[in-house]
Amino acid sequence: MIDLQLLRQQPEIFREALRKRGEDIALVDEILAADEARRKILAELEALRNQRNTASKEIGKMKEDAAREDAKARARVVNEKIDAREKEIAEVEPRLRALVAEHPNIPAPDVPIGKDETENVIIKSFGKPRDFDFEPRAHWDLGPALGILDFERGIKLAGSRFFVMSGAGAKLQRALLQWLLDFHIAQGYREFQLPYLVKEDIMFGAGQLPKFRDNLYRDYERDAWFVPTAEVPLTGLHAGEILNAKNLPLNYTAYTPCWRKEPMSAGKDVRGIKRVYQFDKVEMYKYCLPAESAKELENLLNDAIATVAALGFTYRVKILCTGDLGFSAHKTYDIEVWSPGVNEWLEVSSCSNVGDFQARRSNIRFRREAGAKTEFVHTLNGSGLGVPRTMIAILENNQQKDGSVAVPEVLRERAMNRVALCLFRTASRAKRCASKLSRRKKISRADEL
RNA sequence: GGAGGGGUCGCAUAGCCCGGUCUAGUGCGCCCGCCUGCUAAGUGGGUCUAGGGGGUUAUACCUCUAGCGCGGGUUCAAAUCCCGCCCCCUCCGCCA
Repeated sequence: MIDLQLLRQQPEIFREALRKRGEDIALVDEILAADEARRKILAELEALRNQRNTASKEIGKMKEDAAREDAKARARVVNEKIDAREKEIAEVEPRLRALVAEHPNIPAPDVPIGKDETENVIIKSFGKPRDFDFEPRAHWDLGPALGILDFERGIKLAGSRFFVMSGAGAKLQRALLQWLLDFHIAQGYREFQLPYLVKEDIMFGAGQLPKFRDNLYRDYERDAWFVPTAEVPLTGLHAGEILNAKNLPLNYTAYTPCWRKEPMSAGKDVRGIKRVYQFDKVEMYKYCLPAESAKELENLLNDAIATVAALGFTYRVKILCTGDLGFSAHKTYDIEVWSPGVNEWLEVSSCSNVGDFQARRSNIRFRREAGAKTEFVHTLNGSGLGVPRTMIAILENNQQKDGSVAVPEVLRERAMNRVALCLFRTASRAKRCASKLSRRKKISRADEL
C-alpha cells in the first residue's frame, strides 16, 4: 500500500511511478478526487457528531421533561443529517480504499526503465553451459525414463499441470528441500512451519488481494485462501504488531507448498514441471529498518546466489526493469539457471525489496525506542529456491549419456539410497550402475527403493 | 458438534445487573521530575491507536472524530441493552 498522505502532498512521485511501469496515471487523480471528497464529507460529519455529543450530554443533565423532549427532537434532526453524511462516506471511503489498494509500489530510483521483460538487465553471470557429447534431453523425457516423474498419473489425480514424483526423484526433491532449509539456517535465518491456508486480510496484507484474486485457490466455505508463496504467511506473521527495533532485522525462512492458478499463462510452458499449479518452494524473508532495506536486498540476493552456486549451476542475475517489476516490489532481482534440455534460462529465484508496501497493508511497525513514534518496517522476500525448476536444472544439467543423472555433490549425503545411488551419482558410478541395470532391463523402472 | 465461562487503553483487573457522573478507574510495568549521599522506599506528573482540522522549517503542541473481540440494531446518548459472528479457556461427545 502506498502512503496516501504522501500522494496528497506529492502526487507527481506517484504519476512518475505509474508512468515508469507503463500504467495509466489517471489512477493518481482518481485517488486525489476520492480523497478530497472523503475529507470534505468527514469534516462535516465530525462537526455534526460533535454537535450531537454536546447535545446528548446536556440532555443527560436536564431535569425538566418538556425541555428534555424538545432537546431530543432537535437531536433527532441532527441525526438525520449525520445519517445522510454517513451514507455518503460509506460510498466514498471503500472506493478510496480500493483505489489506493490498486496502486503498485514505487520503483526504486536505480530500477532500469523498460516496457517489459525483454528490457530486464543482466547484471551478473557465472559459469558456462556444459558441453554435451550427446543431445541433452528435457526433463519430461528424462524423468519418465528414470521412472521418477509421472505426468499421466498427475493428470489423472488432479488435472493438467499436476505431476507425481516417486522413488529416487521424490527422495532427491526431499533432500533438496531439506538442504535448502539447512543452508538458510546456516546463513542466519530462522525456520518456520506455517499454515498453508490464510485468511483474506492476510492475503490482502501481502499484496495478493484484490489484484491477484484470479490466481489464487480458495476455500469458499471458510474465509481461507491457499498460499501462492510462503511470502504470504511470512508477511502475515507480524501483521498488526509493533516490533522492537533492537530485534531487527528478522531473517526468516520457510518451506511451503505454493498454489497458483496461472490463468495468465494458459497454453504457455504446458510441458514438464516448469509451470504447475502446485509446487514446493523454500522462501527467505526479512523484516528490517527502512534505512537497511537496500543493503539487505543485496544480502538476500547473495544468500540466494549461494544456493545456485552450491548446486553447481550456470546462472545469471537480472534486475527487473520497471515494466516487469511486480505489483508489490520496489526493486527485484531474478536468478536464472541454465538448463540444457528445455534449452532456456529458468527463473529459480526472485528477490525483492518491498519497502514499506506490505508493512502498510499489513500494519507492521516498529519503534526506535520506548515512547518513540511508530514507523513502518521494510520487508524483503526471496526464493531460495523454487523446487520444480531447480529439479529441472538438476536433472537436465547432470544427465549422463546413459540416461542416469548425477546427484549434485551437496545433496548426495541426504539423497543416498541403494538404487537411487545407481541412477544418481557420479558419472563413473552411474555408468557402472546403468550397465548393470540395463542388463536387468530395469533402466526405465529403477524407482524401487 | 453440545454445555458453561471469558475477550476492556503493554500486562493484570474494575466498570456491564440498573445506559448519561467513563474525558474508561486502579495496580504493575515504562518515561520524565522531585526527595533521600549510593540499583530500596517515598513523592508529583506523564504513558493507546487511527483519522480530520489547526499549528510548526520540522518537532512539540492544541482541537475534534472514531475505537472496550468483529459486525449490525435500539436510543438524544451504548464498554453497559438486543441480534449475528469470531477467538480463547473448562468439561462432554466424535474423529485422524
